[in-house]
Amino acid sequence: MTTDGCCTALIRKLEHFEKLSDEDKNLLVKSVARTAEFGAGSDIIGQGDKPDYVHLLVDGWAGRYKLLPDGGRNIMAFLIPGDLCDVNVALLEEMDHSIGALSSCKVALIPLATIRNLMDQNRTLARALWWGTLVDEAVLREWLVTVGSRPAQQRVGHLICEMLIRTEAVGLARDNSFDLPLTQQELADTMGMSLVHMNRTLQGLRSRELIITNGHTVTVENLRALIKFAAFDPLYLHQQAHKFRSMMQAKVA
Amino acid sequence: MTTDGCCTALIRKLEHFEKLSDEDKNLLVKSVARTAEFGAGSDIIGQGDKPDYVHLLVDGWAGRYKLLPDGGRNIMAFLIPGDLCDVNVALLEEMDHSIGALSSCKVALIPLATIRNLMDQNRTLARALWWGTLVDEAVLREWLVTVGSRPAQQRVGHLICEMLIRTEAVGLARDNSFDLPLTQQELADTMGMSLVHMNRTLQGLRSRELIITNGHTVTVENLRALIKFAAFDPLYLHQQAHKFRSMMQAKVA
DNA sequence: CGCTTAGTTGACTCTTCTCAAAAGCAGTGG
DNA sequence: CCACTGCTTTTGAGAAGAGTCAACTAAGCG
Repeated sequence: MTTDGCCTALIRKLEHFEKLSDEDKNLLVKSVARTAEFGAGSDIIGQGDKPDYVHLLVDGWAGRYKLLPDGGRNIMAFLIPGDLCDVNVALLEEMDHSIGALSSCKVALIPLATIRNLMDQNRTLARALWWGTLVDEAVLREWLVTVGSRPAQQRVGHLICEMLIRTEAVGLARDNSFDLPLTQQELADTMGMSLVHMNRTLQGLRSRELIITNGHTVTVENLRALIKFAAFDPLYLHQQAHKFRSMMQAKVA
Repeated sequence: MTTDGCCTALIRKLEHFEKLSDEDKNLLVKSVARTAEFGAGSDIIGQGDKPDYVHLLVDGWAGRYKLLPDGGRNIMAFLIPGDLCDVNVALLEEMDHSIGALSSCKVALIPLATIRNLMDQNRTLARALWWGTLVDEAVLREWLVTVGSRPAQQRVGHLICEMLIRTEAVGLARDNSFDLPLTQQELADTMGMSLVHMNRTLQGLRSRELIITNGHTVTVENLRALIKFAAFDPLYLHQQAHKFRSMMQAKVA
């Protein structure tokens, strides 16, 4: 069937928090009713929607965003495979923002009733899923600090550190290298800066030899240098980042 | 006993989401083990702490913050009476940020075990408390947009709209007027701008006659004008803002 | 090969920061 | 009652960061 493998990334992510039994995993896998595809640029969920399904991103990148009165848009979060788009609609009546596909995306649909049952009846899964939303919130806080208080190059450097760890946590990074399927305009909308300034900021990071870009692949040859430059502390990613803790220790020493 | 009335603001806030039975309310009230006082500037919870209690703010203002490598600090959220400081420690092992008293504060302490029992055994309260954290997350997203994409005066105007509604929702505002017990430095740390610029931004809002300040009391005589100026949409505050929805409708018409 | 989208560059403007100092406003002790 | 101290608010002026506009290049695609 077509829903096979939909949950591998999610399970992989959740197991950074706590071990799931085979039964737990099966419950997750079986909760997927069907999958859907979204082209780059299309909306997966729109502001004001009251979806009947919880959307689990299986493939591609998506973003939470709001449109601004002046016509611009602000991207508030990146969603990568394994991320749930809208567990919050289980409680909040209405989406207060939109979720758009940044690349072409494959999404697994879990009926709202199923997710509610799951969370009522399986303590472990309920805890794991809430853990996921709390981590999302921690990421949001860090982004707020980043956008509010870091200079442009460190801001972008910080983002790249984060996305390297997050892609790594779901098996999408290799050799300090990952696919970043975004335009510079989208990056600019994310970091709250203009396209031109984002372009020059990236050039700055390249000329400092902190990142290498090749098409939409980003490579960080010297992660330690980038971490230091961006003052990156992976604590806020909680258990997702344990592989990097040791590196941080070493750095301080 | 001294814990009387600790939960009035919290209950008032939660009832914007759903009606609580007398039994629910009693459970909440009885969950408070004791209260504590914190002087302005002191830490209620520090980064890295693993508190045994969930802290409920009863009186005063507090803020979530992180210290920056350059010595500055960034405030990521305001907490007012009725707000829970750290439901997240019920799941996350460790605080990834600190919570500091911005004015002198009174805090109710709820043992972690009690809150966990409550949430396991009382569906209504569990839903209501999670609703609270989801609203916190929505506020965080809006702040990210504000800091990233709005010009300074609109940024501060937006914040004042929000805090007027939030204080109103727990009975701390009267006649479009509320107490904002913060220094300009703290506001600057919140909005990601310098003290000097915050000072001039406030002067701008005053000269546009959008706000009136008297000591630490802020009055918004023409709320509709401020809402329009700051492009404020209370949707993200969810049910807390229903009193203001009608005004918005009127404005658009 | 022309069309469209994404990335790059230069020149100029405006916002915001920094440094530095003055002014207002408690509380404290003489 | 007044000088003194510490903290907050306010001003001024120059420097740096970031935005805008407009053009040009590069890359993918029918």
